[in-house]
Amino acid sequence: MKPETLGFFEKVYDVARSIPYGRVTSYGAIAKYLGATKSARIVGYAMNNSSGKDVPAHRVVNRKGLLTGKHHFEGTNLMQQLLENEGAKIMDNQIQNFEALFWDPSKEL
DNA sequence: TGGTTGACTAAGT
DNA sequence: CACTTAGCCAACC
Repeated sequence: MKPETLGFFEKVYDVARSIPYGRVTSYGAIAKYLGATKSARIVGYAMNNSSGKDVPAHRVVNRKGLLTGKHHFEGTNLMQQLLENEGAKIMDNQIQNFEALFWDPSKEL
């Protein structure tokens, strides 16, 4: 590997990459797993820089299951399309069966 | 060195 | 129940 940035971001990417297919998680859950529960914003900030990485950022949403970061994807509804492709039910930019698809790295990883 | 930013979250109104 | 305020912390300029 090439740990160029060796920072909080890399950790976030690593966890995000560990998200199973058809599952989603929240920024806060990732932050908590990294020991920075209150740094959920930093996780989102990291995802913003995840462009070009093989990080499934579409599987990461806010704690309400709302696709807050869909605007950062290429298409208008690309994020939603990807999630629906994995079996998620999305309505009004929000994952309906969010609780069922939720994946907590602190518990399942 | 210091101030701004942001794909968040919890609590208050 | 929907909007507002405040706290949080790492990266960037």
